[in-house]
Amino acid sequence: MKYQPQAIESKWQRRWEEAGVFRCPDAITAPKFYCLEMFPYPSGRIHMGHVRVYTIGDLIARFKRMRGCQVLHPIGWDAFGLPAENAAHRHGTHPAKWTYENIDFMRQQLKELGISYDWDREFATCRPGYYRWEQLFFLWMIRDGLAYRKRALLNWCDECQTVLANEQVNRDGTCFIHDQTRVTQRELDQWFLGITKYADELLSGHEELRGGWPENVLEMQRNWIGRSEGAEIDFPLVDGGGKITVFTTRPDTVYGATFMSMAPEHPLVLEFARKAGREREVRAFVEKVAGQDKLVRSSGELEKEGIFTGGYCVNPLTGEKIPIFAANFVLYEYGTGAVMAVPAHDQRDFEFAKKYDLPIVVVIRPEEDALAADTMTCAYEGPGQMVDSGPFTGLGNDEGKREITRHFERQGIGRGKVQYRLRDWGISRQRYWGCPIPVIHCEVCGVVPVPEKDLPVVLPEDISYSREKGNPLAAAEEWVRVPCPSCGARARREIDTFDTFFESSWYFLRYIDPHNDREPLDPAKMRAFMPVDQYIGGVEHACMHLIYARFFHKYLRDKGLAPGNEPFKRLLSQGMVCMATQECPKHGWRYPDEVDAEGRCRQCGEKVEVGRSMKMSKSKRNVVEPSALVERYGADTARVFSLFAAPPEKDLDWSEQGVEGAYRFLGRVYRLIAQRASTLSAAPAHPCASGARDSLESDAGVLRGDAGGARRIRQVTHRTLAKVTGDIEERFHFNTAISAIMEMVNSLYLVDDAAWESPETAPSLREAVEILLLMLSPFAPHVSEELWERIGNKDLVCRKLWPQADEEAARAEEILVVVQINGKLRARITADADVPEEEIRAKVLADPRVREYTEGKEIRKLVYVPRKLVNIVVG
RNA sequence: GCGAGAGUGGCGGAAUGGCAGACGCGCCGGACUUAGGAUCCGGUGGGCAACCGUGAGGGUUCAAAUCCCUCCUCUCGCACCA
Repeated sequence: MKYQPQAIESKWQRRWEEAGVFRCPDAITAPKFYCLEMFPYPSGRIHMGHVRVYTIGDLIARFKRMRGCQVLHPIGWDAFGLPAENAAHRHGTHPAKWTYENIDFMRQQLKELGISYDWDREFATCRPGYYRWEQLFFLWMIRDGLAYRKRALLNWCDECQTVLANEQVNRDGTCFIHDQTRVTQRELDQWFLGITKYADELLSGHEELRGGWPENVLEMQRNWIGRSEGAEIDFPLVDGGGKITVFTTRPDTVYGATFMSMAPEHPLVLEFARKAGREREVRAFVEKVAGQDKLVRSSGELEKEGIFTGGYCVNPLTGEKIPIFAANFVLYEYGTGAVMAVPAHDQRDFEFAKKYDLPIVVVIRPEEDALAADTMTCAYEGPGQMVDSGPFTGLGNDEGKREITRHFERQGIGRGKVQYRLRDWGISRQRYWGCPIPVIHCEVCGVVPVPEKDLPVVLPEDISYSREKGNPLAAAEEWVRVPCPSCGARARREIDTFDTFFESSWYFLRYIDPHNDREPLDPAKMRAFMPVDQYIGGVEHACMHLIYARFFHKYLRDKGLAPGNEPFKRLLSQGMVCMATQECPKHGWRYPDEVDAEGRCRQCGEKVEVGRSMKMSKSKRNVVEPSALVERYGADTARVFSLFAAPPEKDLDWSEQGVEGAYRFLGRVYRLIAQRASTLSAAPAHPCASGARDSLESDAGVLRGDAGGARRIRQVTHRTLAKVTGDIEERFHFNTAISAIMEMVNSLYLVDDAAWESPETAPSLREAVEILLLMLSPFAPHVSEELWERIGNKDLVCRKLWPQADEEAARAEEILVVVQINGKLRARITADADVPEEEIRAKVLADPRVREYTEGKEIRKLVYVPRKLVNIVVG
């Protein structure tokens, strides 16, 4: 009777597939439930992070199916991306071949885990059947003015020969792939999507998500979108009649603006310098800042530095001529790239002013005390009353903000403005392995969108890899050369491809209609299955992916394709999978199997140092291969361990011994039931376990008449059932659900042989075992099926309904009341469950142990928490 | 620097105002056995005890791991956001 998962697991995976149990038909016949995990990038093989997220998703999917829902649980591949090209360069394999082979391998790995996907809906985003539709969306976006071209300063990696997103640049200013290569700034024509048009809605949409999404993710998005209210103000230049516009959240402090700071990258900086004959020194400064690494430039400790550009502008309220500086802390990307400097009321400006000996003018007076410019040691950024502010003197500064803004608006030199940190989404990538951007560049007509009838623009897969760098598409002459769709002249295709976040921004919709080749999405089907009821993925996608996907969904809603305002009703962001690192003094990081049982390096015999538990990563070698794990313990063990070791939102510490424990538990379940398979088959089945709820009442009545043994068994069963149901459904605490099942198994082990055979208790035990298997099946589906069959069931356990806990059976006839004296635990009493409060009070006070503490003392207060606790306060 | 989160036995974790340490790992003991690193059963926060124990200190409460304040440590995110 040995538990041998390998044989069991492949058998049931085959059965499920044959029976098509996880296929979700288009026609909805029960409440739908859309369960989605973030789809994987096909990097080669799955890792423990995948095991964790797909196990969590599968648990929910299987549970909801048993709850009677029609569950849509799809999977696919986020298949475009740079790693495929890097692999191509390194190993000479074609990105397409590499990607498809990885997909085949990983699909197999996922199937080995027994995840209940509807594989009929699987797709890879690198297939024209998928990406042709996002090319169409893009054409719509151009027409709607949502996609536009802009010359922009972008991070450029010489090694990749491509543009990087900010998040792809390491903090030390190097490329995230080539960490030896310094990222430089380049100005290129790029496509942008106007996500900022939706900024307000992306923010207000949080109201709808509150409750279903983790608060910290909403908070991160709120910070990312970064709405701030203020004003744009024009500062006229002293020569030349031009102006510089700044954005400020403190229009109330304009009277205190004594100079101006501009981002070194700002084109006007060098222009001012040229006019003033200061070009050499200013250019040196600009280049110095450009070369400064990101870490230094973004840290709070950055030494404020700047240089006078030679230009002056006029403070529009004081009329004073103020100098214009280039300063290293001003960001070109935010606002207008220029800031009015108010040293008295902004700390950075204060530091800058002190360093370069610029005037400090106080214009806000705090409640407590007036400020004096010469004695200030730091800026005052708080609220107060306006002083030295011309006609606005005396106003509260909040009122001042409004009044001054209004004043500027009347003068036509400023306006109230809501500014977002969120920037429009640059989507152009100088990469081969991505979706071609469907436009054509004509010398006569300029940028011409590919006509819809000519879609898709298929990425040519028969390209050569002779070029080491840059985009191989540039060399695919026969593909690039096309006649201009509008004038017929010789023209060239755009060789840039989409950012791969483009694909992941709408894949959840396409799963609902994956094979549609007439239109991207059938709105009727979308209405039937959207929104995603439960989305599961890593918190690292809190900002980018989840904001882009919400944005796409809103846009597609506006196009009449997607229903509702928000695509993901509930979000679960699961924690990382961590493991202790092991470091050999000679050989550095060691994989677990490079260390022997004594903790010595297998290569040199030196004692390895066991470090803190950190996120599993190849670079630190603190990884466990899912395939090896499944081969050794089986998928059910891998699943049970990942669900048991920690609640889903917390980081999970991988532990070999913990895995052993999970394996042992399943072996224990297996032995308990397999040993008695024939006895259990012979026992009359309990209708409750078969999901026939209608007849529950009458039959349960009969069972309630059982001897005490049966009563106790049913109590354990239904109490466990209630707990497990609640833990899964309401709390998402799968670890405590498993521990409750473990406790039930422990109890069943204590049932003696006679009881298993006895006609009095056998039906209750059969019910217990059936309910146990039903509860276990979403966690460990294979062994549950196997045992379900062994005890004489013909059908599949994954198709059964989740049983309903019988409250009457679960009810305890005795209650335990804890007695505290002055808050300290002193006694416990038991009483019949329905005893009135008075009787319990009397019983407590009569208890000898209680009397010991109350004798001769005044009882000042007695707190009674019904059926739980009594606290007696004595003087 | 800003923002979010977390600190509980030897370890992972339970308990979200009401018995701190469920469950699992580890460890200890017993049974079975030729044998056990299999399996089954039992024990296991500290202290001889009174008692003491949830990062530290204060507070609210009949009652605090849980709520509030101050501080410390760690983790994650960040674009000095004007």
